[in-house]
Amino acid sequence: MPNSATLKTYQQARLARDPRFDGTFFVAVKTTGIYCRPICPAPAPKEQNVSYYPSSVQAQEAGFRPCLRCRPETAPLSAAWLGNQAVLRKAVTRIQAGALNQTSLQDFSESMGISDRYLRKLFQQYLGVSPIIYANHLRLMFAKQLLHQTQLPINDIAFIAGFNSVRRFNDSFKATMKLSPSNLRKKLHNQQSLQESQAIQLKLHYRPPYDWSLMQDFLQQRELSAIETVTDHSYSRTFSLDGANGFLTAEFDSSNSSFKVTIELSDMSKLLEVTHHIRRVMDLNSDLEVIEKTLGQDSNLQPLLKSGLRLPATWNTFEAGVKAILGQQVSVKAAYTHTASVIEQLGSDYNKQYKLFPTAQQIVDGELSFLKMPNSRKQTLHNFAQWYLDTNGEDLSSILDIKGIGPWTYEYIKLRSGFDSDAFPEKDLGVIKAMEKHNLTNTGQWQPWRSYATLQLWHSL
DNA sequence: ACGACAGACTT
DNA sequence: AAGTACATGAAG
Repeated sequence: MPNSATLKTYQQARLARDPRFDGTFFVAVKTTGIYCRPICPAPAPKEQNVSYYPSSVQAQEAGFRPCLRCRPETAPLSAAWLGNQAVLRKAVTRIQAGALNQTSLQDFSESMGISDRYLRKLFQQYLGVSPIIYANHLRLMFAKQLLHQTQLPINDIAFIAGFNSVRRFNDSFKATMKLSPSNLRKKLHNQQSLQESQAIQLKLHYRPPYDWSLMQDFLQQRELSAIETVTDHSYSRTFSLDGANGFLTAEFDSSNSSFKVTIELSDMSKLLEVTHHIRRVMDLNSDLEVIEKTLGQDSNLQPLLKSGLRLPATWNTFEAGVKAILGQQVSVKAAYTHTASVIEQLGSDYNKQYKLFPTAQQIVDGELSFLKMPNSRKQTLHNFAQWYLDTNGEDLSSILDIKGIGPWTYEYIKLRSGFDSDAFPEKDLGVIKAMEKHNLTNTGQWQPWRSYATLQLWHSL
């Protein structure tokens, strides 16, 4: 249960329907058995009938069902939900990507290098639910979102959401939602007219503030027209994931604190994982309120902070690595030229207009003579791609053993891949310049948000 | 670390 | 009348 200070914040937040708290806690109403997001448009229930839960799973586990108006399943994920423990964080991320959908808890734990008993214990201790319950909750929430926002057949939704039998899906769904999948769908008043394409459209919410113009600016400066397009209000790109290819468009919609995301995807079973990638690429999960508060405590940094500045991430670590290596020692402009030619020469076609970012295999096999850069750097690129093939990108710190990859590249990859909020390329030219210009010295106090501090520094120039 | 049990899961 | 889509009981 929240302490009294937190409780007070929660009370104020829900009465004000403050979107900055969306996803950080949930409001359960004892009299109706329903739980809501803090922003729910329904009349605010009396305080005496309300209890608070830090996550939707916990409200669910306490016997409440999700509200049909505010759609708790669309709330942004809370950072607290990743936990502090490194193992737990990794486990949660992998479960979000569907790691438990076809794998037993035993096998999964083994692949994490711990026992299933210990994993259960970690979950219970830090998150208050078991891994199975959590995985199931994710599946259900995603299924619910698909029922609401797409025209997909219910059977398909069961499998896309990660269930392995329709029977199980129906049962599990009804038990938590108190409504069968088709009944839920029938109940919808806002059933959109049939979409002509099979592309999926979803709304992905963030927690304000989100300064799209800063994000847009960053993306536009680095836009690679062969794989992506940046417009005033949207970002589109091709991607691939475990052999599936796709194309996404994310349109900024500040009135809903969300992005309208359109997804083309060759293998729909990857849809959930794709949405998590998009959340990371567009930095939809972070809690800027908290981050900006920490960074603002540095009185020298405080005046130059831009509120709502997000961390634009690459599709995956491999892409971040290629961009980092091609960006060594050169300007953003020159790095663009190198990356564009690598995509042009080695990437596969996605359609008539776009290509896919080259795979590690394509770079390993590729003849890199077209690149106008020192041979040693080409070799580094080759070795990096080989490392990625060998290790699948796990344990990033081992890339420091590759010749030509030093601390700058390592930190830059961490920063741009969007998995780490505390990357800090201290030898970066932009960072050094900004630190001198604004007389900044004590970087330690920016932890654990130095990735965001770096972005603020770059932007201050 | 162990065993009993509940309930998660598939057909 | 046959086919499609979904829900659910029973059993292991």
